[in-house]
Amino acid sequence: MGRQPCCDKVGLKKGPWTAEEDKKLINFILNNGQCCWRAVPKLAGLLRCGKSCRLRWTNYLRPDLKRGLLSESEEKLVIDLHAQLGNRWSKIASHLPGRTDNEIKNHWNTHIKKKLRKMGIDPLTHKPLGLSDDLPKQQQQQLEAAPLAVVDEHNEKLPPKEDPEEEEEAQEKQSNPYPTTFDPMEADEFLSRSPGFCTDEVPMIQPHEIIVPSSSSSSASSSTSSSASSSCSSYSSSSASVKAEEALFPFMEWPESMYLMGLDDIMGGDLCVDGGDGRLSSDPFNQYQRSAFDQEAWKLELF
DNA sequence: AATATTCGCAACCGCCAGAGA
DNA sequence: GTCTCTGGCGGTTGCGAATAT
Repeated sequence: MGRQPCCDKVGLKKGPWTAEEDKKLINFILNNGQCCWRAVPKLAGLLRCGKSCRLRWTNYLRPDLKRGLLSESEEKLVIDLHAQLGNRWSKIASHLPGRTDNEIKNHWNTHIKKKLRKMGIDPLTHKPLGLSDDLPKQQQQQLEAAPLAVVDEHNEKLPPKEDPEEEEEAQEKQSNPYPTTFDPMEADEFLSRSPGFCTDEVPMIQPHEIIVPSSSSSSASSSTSSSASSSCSSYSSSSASVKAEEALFPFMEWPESMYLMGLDDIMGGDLCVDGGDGRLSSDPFNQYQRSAFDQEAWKLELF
């Protein structure tokens, strides 16, 4: 007896998602949260299988996704993690907030592999290319004994820590360089540790973009209360914007009464205002999202 | 300008592990 | 312990865009 397919594939749509489908999926998940992907397409009115919906959401629609190329520091982190973990893309992705395993996998296959090969490094083993064929055995052993060192943001070898706790902390920093709470000193330190940190990646918020959820707004407030207690994880409508902000600005603590928007920009992963980075306006996905999320549920208030 | 080739990435596929009946 | 179902993972494919000829 074979396994049943994840869904009845007859009559299901395949291939690229349309803006309309995305809209349906986003609306459904923001209102109901993530649960039982098998049921999602039916309930959301989509002719897709649940798996396809899940992938579309996790790889493309999730509010906390960063978009655009990986920064140099992210790339470095991927290389280091790949050396430790191999092709365990989801594990690697878990160390890079806002990046998906698929994105990292693609980036690895299209960019990093080539880069490493150019540098004479085997992307599979992270050791110098031609190690097994060309070098005398003794040299091979020497090289094997000293695999590529983990380097910090300044390309300097990290000295071994004497204190195990300190080492653990250092490892934690290495694997998750983003501080989780806001501390001005720590934020400064974080930025100074990140010479590759590009201001293009910093979402720009203008004062007029700060909006407050309307207390009288029916859809926002009602769905807030109904889904907040749901066991369904993450981006229930209640907390979609907050979660997105937390993900994008992990070192900030947001006042409960205030939410930064707009959601359309968060959803696109670009908070740069007015499409100032060029990508917002050129991305058809963002264009339709602008209208899709033109905030019936949110009352705009000047701050 | 037209055609061929290469590249990048979204989406699909098949397999696996864990949970629950 | 076995079976079924679901979610998740990693590998692969296919298509559109970009670039080369």
